[in-house]
Formats: sequence, structure tokens, C-alpha cells
Amino acid sequence: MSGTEPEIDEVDRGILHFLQKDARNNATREIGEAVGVSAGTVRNRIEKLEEAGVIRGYVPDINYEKAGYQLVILFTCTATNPSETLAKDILSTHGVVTVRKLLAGEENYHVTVVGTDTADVSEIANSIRESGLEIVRSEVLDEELVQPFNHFGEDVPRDDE
Amino acid sequence: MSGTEPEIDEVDRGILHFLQKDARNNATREIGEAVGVSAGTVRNRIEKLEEAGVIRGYVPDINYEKAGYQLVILFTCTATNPSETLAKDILSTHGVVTVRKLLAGEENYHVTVVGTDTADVSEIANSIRESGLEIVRSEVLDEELVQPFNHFGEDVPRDDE
DNA sequence: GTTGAAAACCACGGATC
DNA sequence: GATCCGTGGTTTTCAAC
Repeated sequence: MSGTEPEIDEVDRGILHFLQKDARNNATREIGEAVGVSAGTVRNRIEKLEEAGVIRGYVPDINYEKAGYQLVILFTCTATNPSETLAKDILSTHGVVTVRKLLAGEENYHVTVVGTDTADVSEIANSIRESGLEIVRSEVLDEELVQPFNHFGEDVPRDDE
Repeated sequence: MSGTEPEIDEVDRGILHFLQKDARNNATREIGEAVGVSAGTVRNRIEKLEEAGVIRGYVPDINYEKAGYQLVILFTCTATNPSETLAKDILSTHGVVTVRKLLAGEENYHVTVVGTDTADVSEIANSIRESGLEIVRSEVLDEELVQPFNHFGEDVPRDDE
């Protein structure tokens, strides 16, 4: 199907574990010392992981409310006429931050949007409908916590703490 | 309430816009040229944004399936006995990658988990129940797209391109 | 708060094992 | 495939505006 299955070993898991904690402020040498390889190897592994599509990119974890966008809304939707590009179309809509497509069920699209006020959110809702989603329910998001992957490197020996 | 409201200006928005695209492989000098300030100022602003809590951290965007965790499940739950630390407790559970707490409604907790097989997911489900969540529904996630914040910097003047 | 320059640090590339 | 090393670029620090 999708072809190659990348083999993720302990070194890769350790690297991914480190990147989870902080994907920006760290050095390959520091990671290498923690997982037991050289800095150059860390760089090679990261490159492989990126090429294999395991790592899709690096994003900042942003607190929307503190950034001035007080409203964070979760729209539960039904795709009336699903197309191949529907998810990507929705994602490119102003205000949309995440799109989750479920494998089955009626309410098979979950769209998270952020806005400054209700009028703003209302406009976003209209855009979503025009793209081909019927909004079944809209709810206010109170809190969202992200732990991108707490599996990696759980059994990697740590020299500190 | 939460106290200080950080003032996000055009420079901050431009910086956030750049970090969205790639939070790891970029130079402060490059960002500075795009938004019209020096590299040092970019670093100062980023530090401010981090201290203010606008930027909570930097995380890799990982494709779970390609990393060997084929099952990505969305649990829709109801908090039977909500506590202050419930969301954080759930997040620290093995296999849990995101916790979304809704402001109101019966099914007010959405928990995304990843696992290697059904037995793995079943164990995770048990852990979630033990933490105080009743699982109302479980669905298979087909696709998840993230666009952390496409608002920032849309109207920032660019001197090139 | 921002800027500019010097120094320490790091990533990147090739050669080697 | 992993490691070492030299070079260019970048972050960092500090003085000055």
C-alpha cells in the first residue's frame, strides 16, 4: 500500500522523546549524549524520520486565549459530499486550527476553530458549511492538553534527575 | 482573572507565523528580515511570548501510523467525578496524546489515544475509566490535520517576494 | 526596548572506519 | 551505517543608543 515501513529502533524513539519535550531548543550533541550515539548520527536519524514521514514538521504549542483569540470552538460535523480534498480545504479556512476525520459514523468530522468574538466564529462557521460540511453541534473548548507521544523512550536510561 | 494580558503586535504575529511553518529549522535573522526587525529583537520577543505563556512549547508533528502505532482512537467521554487534575491525569496515561475538555454538555471530554493493537487500546481504555471518565463512544481516527494558527502575520508587510 | 558586533556554539559536509 | 573533523552559519552575550 503505502510502501516502506520505517523501522523505529530505540535510538529513534529516544530522539523522538527528546523532540517532544522541546523540538526547538536542543542540540543534536545533547540528544546524542542522552541516547548513546554521536551528534552526527542524531542528525542522520532525524533526517531519515523526516523523509519517511514519521516527523511531519515542527510546530509551536500556542495558547490561543493568551494570544488574543478568546473563543476556541469545537464543531462536530457531517460530510454531506465528501471529496478527497475536503479535509485540506477545511484546514485552509481562516480560523480553523485542526481537522479530524473519523473513519465511520454520521458525525465524522471534528473541526476546531479559534476566533476573537461570536461574529468572527459565525463567519468561520459559514465558510465551513460552504466547503461541504454540515455543522451538527458547536461546543466551547475549555482546555486542550497535548502530549504528542509519551511512548517513545520511556525506557531510555536518563543520566540526570 | 488570569491577570496580565500580553499585547500581541504585528511583530509578534509575524514571528508566530514563521514558527508555525517550521518551529525548528529557521534562523532568527531570517525571521527578523521578514518582519522588519533585527535578529536580537526576534529572540527577545520569542522569550517574552514564552514567558507570557502564549508559546507553551515546541513539539514535532508526528505521523503515528508511520511510527508503528497503527491505531489512533478518539474516545468521547463523560466525567463522572470531575477533579481539578483530571485532565492532567488522563494526559499522563500511557497511550494518551491529547485531552480536550469542553465547557459544558454531557460528553465533555474527548481523549485521543494511540496504540499498536486492539489489546493495547483496550488497556488504555481501562486506565482512562479508572481515572474517572466514562467512555461513551470510541471511534477510529482516519486523518488528523493540524494548522496551529493561520491567523498570525496574514497582513504583515513583506519586503520580499 | 532595540540595535550592532564579538565570541562561543552548533549544524552541515566530506572522508574514514 | 556510524564517527570524526573542518568550515560556514547561528545563537548568545554585552555594550551602546
